[in-house]
Amino acid sequence: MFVNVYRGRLGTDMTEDPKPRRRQARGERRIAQLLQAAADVFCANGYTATSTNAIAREAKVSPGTLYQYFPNKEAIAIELGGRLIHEMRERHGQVFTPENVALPLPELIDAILDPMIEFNCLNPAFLALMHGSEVPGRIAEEHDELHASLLSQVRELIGARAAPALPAEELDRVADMAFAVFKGGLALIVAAPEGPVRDGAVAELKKVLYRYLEPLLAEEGARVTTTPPR
Amino acid sequence: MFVNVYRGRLGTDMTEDPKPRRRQARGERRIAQLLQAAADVFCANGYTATSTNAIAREAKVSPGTLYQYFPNKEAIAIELGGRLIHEMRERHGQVFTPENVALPLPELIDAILDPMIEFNCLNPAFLALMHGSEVPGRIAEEHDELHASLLSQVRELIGARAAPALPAEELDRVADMAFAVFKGGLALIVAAPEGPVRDGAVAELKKVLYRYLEPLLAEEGARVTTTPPR
Amino acid sequence: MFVNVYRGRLGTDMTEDPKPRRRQARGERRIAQLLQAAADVFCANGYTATSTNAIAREAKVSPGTLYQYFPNKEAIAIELGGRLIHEMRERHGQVFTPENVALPLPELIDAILDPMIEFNCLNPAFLALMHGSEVPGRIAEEHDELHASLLSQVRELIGARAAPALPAEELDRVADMAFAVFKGGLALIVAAPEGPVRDGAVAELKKVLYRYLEPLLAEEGARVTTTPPR
Amino acid sequence: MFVNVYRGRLGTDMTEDPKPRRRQARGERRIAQLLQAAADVFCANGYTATSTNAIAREAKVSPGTLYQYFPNKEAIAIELGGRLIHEMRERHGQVFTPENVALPLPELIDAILDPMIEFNCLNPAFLALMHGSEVPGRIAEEHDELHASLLSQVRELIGARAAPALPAEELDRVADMAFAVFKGGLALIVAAPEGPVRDGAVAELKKVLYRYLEPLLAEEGARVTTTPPR
DNA sequence: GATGAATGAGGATTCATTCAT
DNA sequence: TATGAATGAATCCTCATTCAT
Repeated sequence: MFVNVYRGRLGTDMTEDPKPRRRQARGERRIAQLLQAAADVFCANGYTATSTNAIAREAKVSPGTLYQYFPNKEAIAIELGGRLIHEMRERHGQVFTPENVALPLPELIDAILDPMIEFNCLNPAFLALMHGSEVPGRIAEEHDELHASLLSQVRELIGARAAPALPAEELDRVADMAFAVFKGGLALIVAAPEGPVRDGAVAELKKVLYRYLEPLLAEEGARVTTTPPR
Repeated sequence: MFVNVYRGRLGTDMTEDPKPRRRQARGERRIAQLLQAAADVFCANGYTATSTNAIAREAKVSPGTLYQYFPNKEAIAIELGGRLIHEMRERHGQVFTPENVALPLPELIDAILDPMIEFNCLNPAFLALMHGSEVPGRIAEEHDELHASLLSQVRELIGARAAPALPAEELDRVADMAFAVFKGGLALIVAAPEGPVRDGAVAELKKVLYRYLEPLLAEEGARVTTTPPR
Repeated sequence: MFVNVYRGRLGTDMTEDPKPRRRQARGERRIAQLLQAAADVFCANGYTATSTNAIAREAKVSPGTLYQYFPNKEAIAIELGGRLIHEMRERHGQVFTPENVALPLPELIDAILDPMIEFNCLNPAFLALMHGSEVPGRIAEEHDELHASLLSQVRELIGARAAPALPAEELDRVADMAFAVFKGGLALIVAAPEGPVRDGAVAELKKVLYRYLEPLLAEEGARVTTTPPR
Repeated sequence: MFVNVYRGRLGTDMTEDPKPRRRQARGERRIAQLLQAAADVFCANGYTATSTNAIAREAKVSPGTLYQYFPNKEAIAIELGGRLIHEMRERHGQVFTPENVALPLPELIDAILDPMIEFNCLNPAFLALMHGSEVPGRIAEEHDELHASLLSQVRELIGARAAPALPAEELDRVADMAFAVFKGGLALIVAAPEGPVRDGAVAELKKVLYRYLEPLLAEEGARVTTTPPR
């Protein structure tokens, strides 16, 4: 049996006869174990340089077992990437929400960045997989979708708060750049050692974004009288 | 014969007997041709996924010929990376210069970013090679040196102009983040199609950096009464 | 898994869980099969001219299988040579024994030559591997050790029985030459077709050695009143 | 122009126009130079492990030049082996001569062994090439011819002097073994450092052969009242 | 399902040989 | 002729994938 569709958190689905459920539970555990191993090895060596045997070894199963759950190497990356993207989406992907729109800029930045950063620090494989050319087509596609979705939300958010006169073209430019800059800073943050160094970097990235976006969203800022971060 | 020392632009040296000169010129051409092919294929597929045969094919030579000039795949990456880093350093690496220190912030940003951006747009392989874990040790080292050198220059530059009271620790944080943010923006710029889109992205990145750094370098800015970009 | 220690005749060890035992037994069979194939091909073509693919083909396995058991070609030769040398040593290497010292010369010669000859006729790869410059360093070393060990035993043996007045230098010369001459005759014997021709050659070689050594060991010969061979 | 026929010592052939002669002389020098280089490298690495490029390098010419004189690697070995065999034959191969037949055994042994040994010490490539399986077919053939020729002469020699009652079969055995033993001793001698050690080994080998053959040739020995060596 | 040995196509690298200069 | 760069088939070796147990 092979999986390439995300089916919610392990075993959270309802009913079904007890035997199959056991089976499925065991299967899900195997899959989780394999994906965890894959995540670790991808992080360490990159996708291309990672051999399926290395993943199996890391997961402490035989290569044959690995292929019982995944038809090939790409499928592992796709499933892993898919799950991460899904989780990202489910848990931290709703950037453009009514609450967020109303927030003063510093709080808005916190609301968006903090879960994103936390997620990436917890799942370094996400960045590892989302790193361009080494990775097979389908992941890249899913990643592009996530990217596009986040981007369009950022656009909406900014659009909802910026001066209404702001031309769409510029809005796009700003959103693109804000996101690109965020990714640059995120890389630094993830690479930093947990602790004050990382926290300092986070604060710094927020400053960058605040200062960049503040002039655009000036009126809003005026309305709610924010204090800039630190 | 295998090269790993950069020897200036091809054939700029005079002297030497006529035959060897021809030979050497041909050799240099071959090497350039192979490195160009390697750059293209590395960009397309990443280092690990690139086979030497693919490089040879791209360069329209036989595998044997490739190995007449490079002892192995890593050596190709090292030479390519070395040349790019060297050129980067020679031509655009001097960020902390007397002239730059004196420049108003917007001009300073132009002076630093423009050549860097131009270089990376012209040599996308540079970014491809400088991308983390897929790449052999020595390049990574050279890259780290370049990185460290640029970073320390950025630090010096900022240090030379920021309020003298600025604690060293914060200075480091700022320099690190400015550089990280620059890299994030650079990726967007390089990915953008040449033309107004890219130019817009460049302008946007400069805005980000200006707004981020301006408060830090306020006095200098006051002294020379700059006008912020756009 | 790769082996380079001789572990006694296959599977003579007891204990261990049933599954692994099967596995190990299969592994040992594979190794034996591969070494046999290697021996055959080395004999036919020499070490250098033998390709690992040729060995795999001879063993009727795929190249990948070969590399599951040996990390490279040299390792095959080393393991093969090591096993042969070991067996040689274990079974026929004890030339200088109390019994031998006491034997009349013709019986002494029989006692030493017969097992040596039998071993080499059964294992022609031994001579093939022990042939000079074509062979990797470590085998040559092990061979040299075996050679030195045999030689010193021959020296001791002769020394123990020759006139005590015999200068050490001459003893060395005699032992060296007796061994060299033996190797020359051995090559003829191994090349001869099994049967009376080979047997005749064996008898002839014994005559050579008897006549060469008899004058040296005269007293002993006198004491025990031997009859010279044939 | 390419050679694979032996054409006498360099340039010893008669007349022809001056230019071609020059040419030919130069060609012969090249060939000699290449063969010398080949001999050296074959000695050091064995035939199979020797690359044509290595020979060219050793001869300080380009690979192209080598192929101007020899069509392939085997041809080099064949020509080298052929020349050595030829020289061996011409200068030391006449073992069965009227003078030799009449010689007392020790002098006979000297007369045969000394030039043979000298030749092999001077031309170690001879033994290197004559070493079994690593070498292409045609050399082996020529070598076999030389071998057969020497062997038959040894047979004739022994036959001419042994008791007339000696059965042909035994004569063959004796000749074969005497030759085999000689080759064994020769290997020791060639490997020995020039000087007293080697001389000692030579004397020892002669002793072996004398003692082996003396009983067979007893009458002759009686007739001419030799003194055995040393 | 699990295991790990087996497979074989593919990638890195060498070297006998050819060819443009 | 001499040169040495170029060629490409053949080697060594790896690894994604399959299969017998």
